[in-house]
Amino acid sequence: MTPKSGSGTRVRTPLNKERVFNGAVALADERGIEAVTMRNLAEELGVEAMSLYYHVANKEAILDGVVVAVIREIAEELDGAATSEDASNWKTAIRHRILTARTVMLRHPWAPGVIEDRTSMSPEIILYFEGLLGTMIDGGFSYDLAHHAMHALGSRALGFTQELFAPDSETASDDMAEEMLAQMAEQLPYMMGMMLEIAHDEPDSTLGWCDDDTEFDFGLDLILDGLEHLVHDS
Amino acid sequence: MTPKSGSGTRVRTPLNKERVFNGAVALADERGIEAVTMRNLAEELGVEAMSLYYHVANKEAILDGVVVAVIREIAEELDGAATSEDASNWKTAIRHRILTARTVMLRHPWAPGVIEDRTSMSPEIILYFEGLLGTMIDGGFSYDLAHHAMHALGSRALGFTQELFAPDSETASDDMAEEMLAQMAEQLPYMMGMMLEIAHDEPDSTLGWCDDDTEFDFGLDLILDGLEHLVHDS
DNA sequence: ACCTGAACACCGTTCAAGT
DNA sequence: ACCTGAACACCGTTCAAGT
Repeated sequence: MTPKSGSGTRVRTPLNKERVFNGAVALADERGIEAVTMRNLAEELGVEAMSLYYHVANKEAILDGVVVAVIREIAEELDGAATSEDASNWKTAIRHRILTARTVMLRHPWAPGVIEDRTSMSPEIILYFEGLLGTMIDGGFSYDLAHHAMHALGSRALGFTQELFAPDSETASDDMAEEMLAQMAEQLPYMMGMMLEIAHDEPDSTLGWCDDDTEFDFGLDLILDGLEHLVHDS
Repeated sequence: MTPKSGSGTRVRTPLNKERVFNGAVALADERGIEAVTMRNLAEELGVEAMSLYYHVANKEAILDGVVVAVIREIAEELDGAATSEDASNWKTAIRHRILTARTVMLRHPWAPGVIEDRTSMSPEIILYFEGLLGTMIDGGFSYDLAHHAMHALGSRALGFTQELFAPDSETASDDMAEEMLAQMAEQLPYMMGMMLEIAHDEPDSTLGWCDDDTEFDFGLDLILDGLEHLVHDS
């Protein structure tokens, strides 16, 4: 509500990068990343598609801005819960950082994909890694080990891992023909064994198993524990 | 050379899925994955774009086929060097499997990206994981641990990790303004420290460091070593 | 300063038609 | 059985033009 003169026509507050980026994030959250087209985004912002080009160079620039917005969200979350960073215990500190990054990624399921095929070297992402690096060094890591550690963590450092088998609606055993199961028993004895054991332990969810959070935790701890051994030896 | 009758016109051997998929792989190898469009691919195959639809449902189907082709390439490589699979030592067996998968991925740098945003549950990929799973179980893993292990490996099981910082041509220190370096020293003390130490140890390649193979190995061993501990405790 | 319309070159895909 | 031409709905983007 910022009327300019006596006219009844509402004066639109002009667009800017901020609003373009935030609009793109909102659009991706609501309708998925593939819905983020110049025309859709413009419509969402109450503007014509070509207007966007006045504020950003091209779509690439928008996606870069979107990544920055997501990383900022992580930073804010971390600042908010600024726990006393018990400097001695790097492990829980790193776990905390990575798990809060993860909560942000879970809010924006499309973000990992965008981050991955962007080489983005924005200041905010560098700052995020500076934070991780700092707690490692303060925790007794050599620079060399810390460097290896970053690579070993990979995208896990940002709170996500690309799952190879998608949570594919219902791959369920319900519509598995018996014939197929028989074939499987022959050609895939180990898979079969695993499925049977899991079906035995948890009779309800036969195949939709795999708790993402649990698995993420397991993998993260595996790496952190491994690093702990290496810290002590150096 | 399969002339049909007396006519001089060469008789084109008809297209089929195989040739479409292989053509797509070749095209991606030569000109990058984004060059794999229906029209480009058709041209490569000496045919009109719409002809492709007679052989495959749509582009999705082509990408699925491409993934299958890549996985097959891994399988062939593994069959070729059918080393005696010293059943007792699961660790070297897994390392071998994963590192040969990696050689295939290095031949097709675009493959990780395609594999990742495809939920593809093809028989060939299942068979690949059956192989990994088998060597784990035979090596003394419980099904539960093996299952966790698969998740922990993630895309590493297929021989790749999505690097977050791209091998970005030359991020080099050459064109870093002194002012920028000064700012960095203030706001990024740890990054700065790491760079300085690395520059000291290896005076030539100041920032283009990071040997991908070394880092992949490091991360893989970290995980495998961690798993080893867990196998012995179960 | 900020926004728009018309146009361009490119996608994937359909459908009726050719041999 | 195998391939094609014309057409459609959608992209990102340019450029000259509007207020």
